[in-house]
Parts: sequence; C-alpha cells; structure tokens
Amino acid sequence: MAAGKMDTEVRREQIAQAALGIIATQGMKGFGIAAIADRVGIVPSAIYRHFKSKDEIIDSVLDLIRDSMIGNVTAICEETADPLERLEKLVSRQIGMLHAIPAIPQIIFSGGSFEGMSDRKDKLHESIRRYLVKIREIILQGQKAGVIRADMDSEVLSLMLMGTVQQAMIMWFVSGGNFDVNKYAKKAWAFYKNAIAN
Amino acid sequence: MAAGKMDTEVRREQIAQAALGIIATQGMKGFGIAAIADRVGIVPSAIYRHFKSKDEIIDSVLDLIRDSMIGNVTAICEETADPLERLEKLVSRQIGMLHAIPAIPQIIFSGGSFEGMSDRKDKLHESIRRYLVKIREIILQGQKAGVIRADMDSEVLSLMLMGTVQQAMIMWFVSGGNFDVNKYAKKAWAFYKNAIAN
DNA sequence: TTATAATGTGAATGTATATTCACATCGGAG
DNA sequence: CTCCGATGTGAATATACATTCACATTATAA
Repeated sequence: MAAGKMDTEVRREQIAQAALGIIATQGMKGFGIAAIADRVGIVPSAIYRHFKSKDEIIDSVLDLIRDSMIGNVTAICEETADPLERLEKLVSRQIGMLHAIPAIPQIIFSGGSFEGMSDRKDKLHESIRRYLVKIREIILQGQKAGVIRADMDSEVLSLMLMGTVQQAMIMWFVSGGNFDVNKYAKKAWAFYKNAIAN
Repeated sequence: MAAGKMDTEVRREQIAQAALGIIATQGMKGFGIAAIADRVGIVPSAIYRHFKSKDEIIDSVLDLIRDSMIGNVTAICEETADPLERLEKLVSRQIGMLHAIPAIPQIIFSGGSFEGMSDRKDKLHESIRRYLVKIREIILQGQKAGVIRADMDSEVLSLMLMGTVQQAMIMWFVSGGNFDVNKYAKKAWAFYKNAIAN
C-alpha cells in the first residue's frame, strides 16, 4: 500500500486505523499483527518499530475511541447551549460514530480482548465514567434551568441515555448492520425527551 | 474434583458450568480447555470425549444463557398477568442473573470470542430477537389493556428496557462489581414505568 | 556525497493451546 | 464373573501467533 519509509508517528496512526478497520470487518478474531501489517503495507516485524507490543496497539485504539467519544461531547457543547438540544445532538452524534468507526461495538462489547493487563479494565472504566459525568453535567444543567424534571436522579438519567444508545449499537452489531439505528434513535430520543421534559 | 467416571451428559453439564465459572472469574482470556478440565477434575484430552471442539462448548454455554433468559420470561409470565408487574419482575430477575451467572456480561459483550463460526452471530442474534419479541408481547398486551401508553412503538419500548438493563450489566462489569445494580435498576424502572404508564 | 540513525525485511524462535492418539481403566449388561 | 463400550490419561502433534534478530535499505543532516 504505502510504499517507502514513513515517520513513526504517521505509521502509528496508520496502524491504529488499520486495527480499527480489521476489527470492524473481521472482528477481534482477525485482529492480529500479520493482518495489521498487511493492511498498512509493511511486514509484520516492522510493526515493532512503532509499537512495543500488540497490547500497546490495543491501548492506542482505546485511546482513539475514548478521545472520539469525549470529543463528541465537547463538540455538541459548542454547537448549542440548550440542554435538551445538547442531549439530542449527542445521541445522533454517537449513533453516527457507528458509521465512522464501525469497530466501536466490537471493542466496547469485548471485554474479553481487554483483560490482558489488569489496568485495562480500569482504564475503560475511567473513560466511561468521565463520559457519563459529562452527560450528567448537561442533565444537571437542564434540571437547574428547569427544562428537565428535577425529581429524577441525574445519574440514572445519564445511564439510561447511554444504555439506550448502546442498545442501538448492540442491535446494529448482532444484526450485521441491518438494524435501522437512525430510526430507533429518533423514536427512542422522542420517548426519552418526553419523559424527562418539564 | 469429581472422581470416577461419569456419564457424558453429566460431564457436558459440568463442563458448561465450569466454562461459565472460568469466564466469570478470569474472563475470556482464561477460557481454555486446560482450565476447564482442571475445574472439572479431568485431563484436557478427556474433554473431547464429551465435546467435539472448543466451539461446541461455547455453543453449549450460549444455549445455557439463552435458555436462562427465555426461562426468565416464561417464569414471570406465570407469576403474574399484569403487564407492568411482569416487566418489573423481569427487570429484577434479569439483574438477579448477574449474581447467579456473573459471566453473562462478558459473554454478551464479547462478540469477539464468538466470531469463530459465521453462524455464531446469527444464533446470538436470533436469541436476542426471540427475547425481545417476548418483551414486546408483554408491552403490546399492556397497550391493548390500556395500562401502557399506546402512542409509542412497542419495539422501541422493548429495546429501551433491554438497553437499560444491559447498561446496568456494563457498569457492573467495568466497575468490577462495585456498581450498585439493584439501586440503579429500581430507579431506572421507576422512571421507565412512569414514562410508559397511562 | 557520505555517514548515521530510523525504518523495513525475511527467517527464526518461542509459546500457548487446541486437538489427536494409543493405551489404561472403569462400569454395567449378559 | 466377564466382556465391551464408554470414559480417562499422558504424551505427541499441529498450528497459529507474537516477538526477536541479523541484516538491508532508505532518508536526511552535515
């Protein structure tokens, strides 16, 4: 593919992207050094010029997704200030990520491949926690502003919203892409909004 | 552990249970023939007297979980006829399964290990679909009876309920068991019930 | 241009693990 | 009791990978 030698920073990016592509198309089963190297256009052993180990690649991919998720939140916060609008945009943005990074469900839902290092799960946990806190902040803001019912636990509301989105991912994943995520997300959001709105 | 020779049916059960135990405690990473054999108290090669391959064991475990899930639905349907009560009991029962079979999240969320055969995912999909249909039937029944708002798509409602429960599983899993699932389930159900009730 | 550090290559190594096989042993049907 | 099929065992085999290594090649700075 990419002939010639390249700077290690570029290669690291290419490798992480290749990893995502493989996971998306072949699942975790196909996620191997050889496959990655193939996709990047170099030989397996060359991978080790840029990553110390396969684990490091996984970490890199996780970081990539985490940043993408957090990025979504900050992005929608800049688009609008209205809490309900923020949540709505966040939902559709999160769903949209499925198409941009189809590997997400497989990664999120495969604790299996991530139990290598003991702190891998901690890291994942921390990422999710941070993400949830941000959602919760939006909800709290909405409750303070009076547009979201205040008689409900903001943490529960944030978890349910996340659960709803992840359910879409699960359905999309197990159905092999046949599940209409957008339609579901739209209806689910309507229900959720109606339930939390004052 | 279990000395002496045993009937293959008993062994198959023991092996499936051992597999669940291992997955729960050590994750998919520890899920190997040797570990299973150890737990059952026989030698690795003896496993093959009862299962043709590791894949067949995975299938067996999946069946076990599927039956357990479906069993939950039929069980609560016998306990009560009221749709809302049925759903409530189903939620708490599903949450309760986390303690009975702690391996569930790891299995549900690790498509990664299950992509061996191409029809593995189809099977999983079919199980989830069947389960969802049953939830949906309860909701439809409630809508017909007038206790659940009829202006909402029953499929979306069933998916959201499932998503809510699965979010509890995810949090429980990534937090290493520190997340208080019961408290969350209680509040989430209250919210959901309030939103769907007429 | 040339020296050197970074990157790429092909072969070799090591390891983990599923699976097979020849043989041993048990348990129940006759 | 005594066979015989089913179950269990230990060693051997196969394979799939990650990782290492010695060497080749390229880019770049001087």
